[in-house]
Amino acid sequence: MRIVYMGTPDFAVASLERLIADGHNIAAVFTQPDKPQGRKMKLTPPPVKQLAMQHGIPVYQPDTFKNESQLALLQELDPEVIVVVAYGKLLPGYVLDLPKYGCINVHGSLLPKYRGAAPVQWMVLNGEKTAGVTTMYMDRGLDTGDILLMRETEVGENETAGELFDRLAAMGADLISETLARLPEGIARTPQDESASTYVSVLDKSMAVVDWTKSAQEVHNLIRGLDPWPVALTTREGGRLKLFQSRLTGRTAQAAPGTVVEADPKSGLFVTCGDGGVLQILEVQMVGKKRMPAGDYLRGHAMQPGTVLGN
RNA sequence: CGCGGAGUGGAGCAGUUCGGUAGCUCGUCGGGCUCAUAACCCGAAGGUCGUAGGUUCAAAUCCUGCCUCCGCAA
Repeated sequence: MRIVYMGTPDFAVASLERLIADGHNIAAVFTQPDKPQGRKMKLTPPPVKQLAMQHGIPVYQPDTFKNESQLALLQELDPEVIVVVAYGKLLPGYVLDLPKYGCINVHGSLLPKYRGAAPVQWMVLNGEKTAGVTTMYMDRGLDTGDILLMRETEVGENETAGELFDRLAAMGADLISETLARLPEGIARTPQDESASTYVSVLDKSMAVVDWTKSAQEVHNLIRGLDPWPVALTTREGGRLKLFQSRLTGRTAQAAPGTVVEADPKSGLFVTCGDGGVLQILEVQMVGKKRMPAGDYLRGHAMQPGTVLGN
């Protein structure tokens, strides 16, 4: 099939790879403009652009689709379908109406839940047991189009947003592959149940600070939901400490929220949460240091039980 | 030239201000004790202190270049 692909971040890479492998004719790739990134503010091309260039696919990075500025170009590319995966911009009507098979989007949630920018992270933050991906026809709204296919997966108890992200990206690739294969014969379109819809926002660094008065489960969800970005943050005697990889212990302690009940290089680092539940922290990172196992950290930075984090 | 931290035996750190041949908590190996142990006791191995050069009688420590890693900011 003759396809124009629109996508930007890592999540969109797997699907593009799959479509290329499936032998589709990728007429062009649209992606966000290069942005300064990293310590040196180097101009970095989005992941999808890098993949497209490796395969010699023409790449376009328009600042906007408003005013039908890209209409002539798209008409010339003449796609049968436009596949959109985390492109990062809303598409105007003239784009949606152009292809014969319409614009099909891969979304990282089970719609109509978790419409919006960061569905995967929010599913983890909210402690969802089930996640999934959806393909749908795009319409004028934000993730409101009719559903084509959907696939579910269980979320691991300790799975991080990053891990789920990778799995869902792969599932999304499978799903868009199947969707396109069945498109010519026709797929029933299921309207979304508006009353059940929810929206989520992009993640914000301000939500990274751990509130130890929350339950152990909630803190655990925060730590894994914010991994790999922006990463849960707490403080120890004024020093910032990033937290990775926590585990629910089932233990309880009578101590103020944030109190360390045990800190030993061998047994590990255990912190009391608001509901009295004790959460084990497996990995930490200090400012300017690499992330390291809690045991390694405690070897060089001994911590007494009773120390309160987050003060 | 965006701001800043760091590179020391296998791991995490101290020592650098006031230069004088390396230390802590662990790990590893050997031995002992114990019903047993991530416990305890005894002993051992293991480091050109990121790299190149400079100053000096003497540099992990002072000076300069380079490499690598990381935090903030985007």
